[in-house]
Amino acid sequence: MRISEAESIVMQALWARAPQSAEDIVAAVGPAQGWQEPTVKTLLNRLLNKGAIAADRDGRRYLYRPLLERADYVHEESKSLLDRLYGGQVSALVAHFSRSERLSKQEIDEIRSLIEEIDNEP
Amino acid sequence: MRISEAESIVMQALWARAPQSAEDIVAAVGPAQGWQEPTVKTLLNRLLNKGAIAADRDGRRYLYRPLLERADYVHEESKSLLDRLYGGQVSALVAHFSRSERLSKQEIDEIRSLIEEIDNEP
DNA sequence: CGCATATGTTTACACCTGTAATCTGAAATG
DNA sequence: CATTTCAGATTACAGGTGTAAACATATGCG
Repeated sequence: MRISEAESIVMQALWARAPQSAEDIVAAVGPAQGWQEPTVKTLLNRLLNKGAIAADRDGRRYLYRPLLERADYVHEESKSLLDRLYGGQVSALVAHFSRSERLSKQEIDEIRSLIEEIDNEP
Repeated sequence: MRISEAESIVMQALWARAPQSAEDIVAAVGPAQGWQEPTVKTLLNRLLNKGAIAADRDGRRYLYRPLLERADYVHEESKSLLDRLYGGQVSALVAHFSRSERLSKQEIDEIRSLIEEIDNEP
């Protein structure tokens, strides 16, 4: 099941910390997004229906926690973009950014050590 | 102006070859997507309204060509994903893929030479 | 125990998107 | 010149999305 842009903002909040009450989540994302409380409630409900999160009763309210894992979501999104725009090649994306945006020294070093690291694996 | 998924398929066809008539484009993307001719026509019109493509009269028909550049589109999409999911760090994306999917020897080599290359720039 | 209040649920609604049929107008053809 | 034909424009329509109000319900307080 696909997660929309707005829904993913709520997921981010839950991935950052869980479980959280609706109130917590409203406080976490509402101001930054300019969302009213009912908006966040709707998103929580849609995520519940999609099975992306779960709700556990806690007294008068619910505590929400993610069921969909962040790594899985990130992977799906990234893979889809990579396939659509870069022929599935990570290197093509790196090539794009190495040209269009100057990568910082740190970024370069990090990528280099990542490459060395995996290159030394069996 | 945002370009939808379906619209971007049409753009891909135009980026691959331009200008093309509506008929050409239908032939290029229709079968693969399972789209009827009117569907592609609608997408062309929406892209025209969005200013993403232009149409030049050619006898009884039009020849379409992209106005939005592929590199710009690719950059927007990639940047948005990188910002949303990787804190804007290309290295974080590389890290993700180096773990979740085994990168091919070729990919690794390519990334390495890209890194060496830009590291030798001023 | 009745009422106010806080939570969650249902309903709303406009806009976008995917998908396509129908309409219109101009060009080709007889 | 009347008619057919074909390309493009207009209209359609269901489902998803962003955004939110209204409603229902349980719970704590007086």
